[in-house]
Amino acid sequence: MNTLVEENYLKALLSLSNEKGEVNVSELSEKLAIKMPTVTSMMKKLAAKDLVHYESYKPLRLTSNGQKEAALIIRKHRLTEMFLVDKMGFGWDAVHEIAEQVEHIQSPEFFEKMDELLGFPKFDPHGSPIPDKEGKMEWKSYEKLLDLAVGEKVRIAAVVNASDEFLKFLNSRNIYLGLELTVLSVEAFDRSMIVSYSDKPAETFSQTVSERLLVERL
Amino acid sequence: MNTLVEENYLKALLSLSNEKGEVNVSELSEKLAIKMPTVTSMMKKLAAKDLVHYESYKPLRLTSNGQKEAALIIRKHRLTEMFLVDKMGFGWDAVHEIAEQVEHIQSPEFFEKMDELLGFPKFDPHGSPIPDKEGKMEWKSYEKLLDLAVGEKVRIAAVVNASDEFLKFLNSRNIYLGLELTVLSVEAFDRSMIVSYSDKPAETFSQTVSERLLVERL
DNA sequence: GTAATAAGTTAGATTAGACTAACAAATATG
DNA sequence: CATATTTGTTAGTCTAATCTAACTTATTAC
Repeated sequence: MNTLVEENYLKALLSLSNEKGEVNVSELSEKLAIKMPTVTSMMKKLAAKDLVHYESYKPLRLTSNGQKEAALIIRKHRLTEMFLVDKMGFGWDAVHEIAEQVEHIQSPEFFEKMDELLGFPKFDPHGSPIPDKEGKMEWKSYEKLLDLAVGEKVRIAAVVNASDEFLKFLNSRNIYLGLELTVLSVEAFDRSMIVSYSDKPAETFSQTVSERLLVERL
Repeated sequence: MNTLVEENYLKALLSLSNEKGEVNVSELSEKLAIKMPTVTSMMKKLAAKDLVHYESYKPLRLTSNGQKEAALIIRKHRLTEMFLVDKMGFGWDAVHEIAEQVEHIQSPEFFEKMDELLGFPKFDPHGSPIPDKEGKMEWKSYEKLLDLAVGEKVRIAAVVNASDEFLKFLNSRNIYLGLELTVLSVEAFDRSMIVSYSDKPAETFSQTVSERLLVERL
């Protein structure tokens, strides 16, 4: 069994390797806000438990074992977020902090029950995939809104890098998962984009926004 | 803010003082399965935080501060149990372990929401009172089934000392909160009791059982 | 009311997880 | 390619929470 602290390292490691393949000690240190020497020593500990491959001065990699453990924590996190939004009425910008804590609860039944009550969802409220009980997750590859051309009609499927500020921003503009929108024009200069959705005839999205919205073409 | 470990000491201290007024280091040590020297040093730490009154060789007492903190943890525990039973479909014998973990979650909103979804209950699934946000709890004084006379009709309101085994026993006999029963006879010798309830014309309860069932007269 | 027992404390060790300071390896730069 | 910078490691310290061993105070028994 892993400690709460170990679980946080595993989870951070998985999310960094999903983002960018190779993970350095410094990146992990940055992400967790824990100094590098502490990270190094934890990596040795996790290597001894066969959860990460660790060699001095080499990038960090999860073992298949570690990958599974990490995915199962993410499963608990995302099921919790889903439950909080769907069954308890929280806003999708309010659930992350709570899920960070709930994800460490040791009780398979608790999460099984959530899963069941939610109807075995495949994606969480931010559009991220929920790993199954074996730690496997479906990676539907959505496109960034940024990469689409004028005239396309799309549906928002997920958000990348869902920070609190970003979610609040989306909320304030009435943008939610499943929303359909049309690309009206793209400004070549700064890649800003004018789109229409709902009753809004024309809204401008900066590149910062459009590269973090993942969409499905309609 | 208190650590998870400190919270467990406070909670144990409150439940022991509710059971028996004065609490000794040895009792607390026993309850938490933590050796006495460790308990002593934690008491000093909690005394420094004004959560317990501590004097060498004297019984332990929570300060009003400590009492409130402890009651708020118990509030979270009992709301969680209630939520697990009522909203998630767990059996009342299955929820304690999960609630032990959930009670440490730091998020007032999470428990407010539970409270609201449950309709602001005053008692948990074992019949124990749920403290309010100020840490005050209603102590309805129920009678033990053991103390009732032949012919009385009562409703089960709460259970004392709800161990896993006891709850499983109750479950297996189809005994639940709110169940109405009639005392048919009492055996003076060993205080065992014959009662009828539901479709069962006559069941025998040992003293061990009847002293742990709290009832309301009808 | 003294001796035996139980309860409580003190002292010192241990482990997990964090830190800083100092050094070493790898990478980038002129 | 030699040096400067960045990245990573080693060594040693700290705190929280635990333990055991040894000692002290309180309680019980005769």
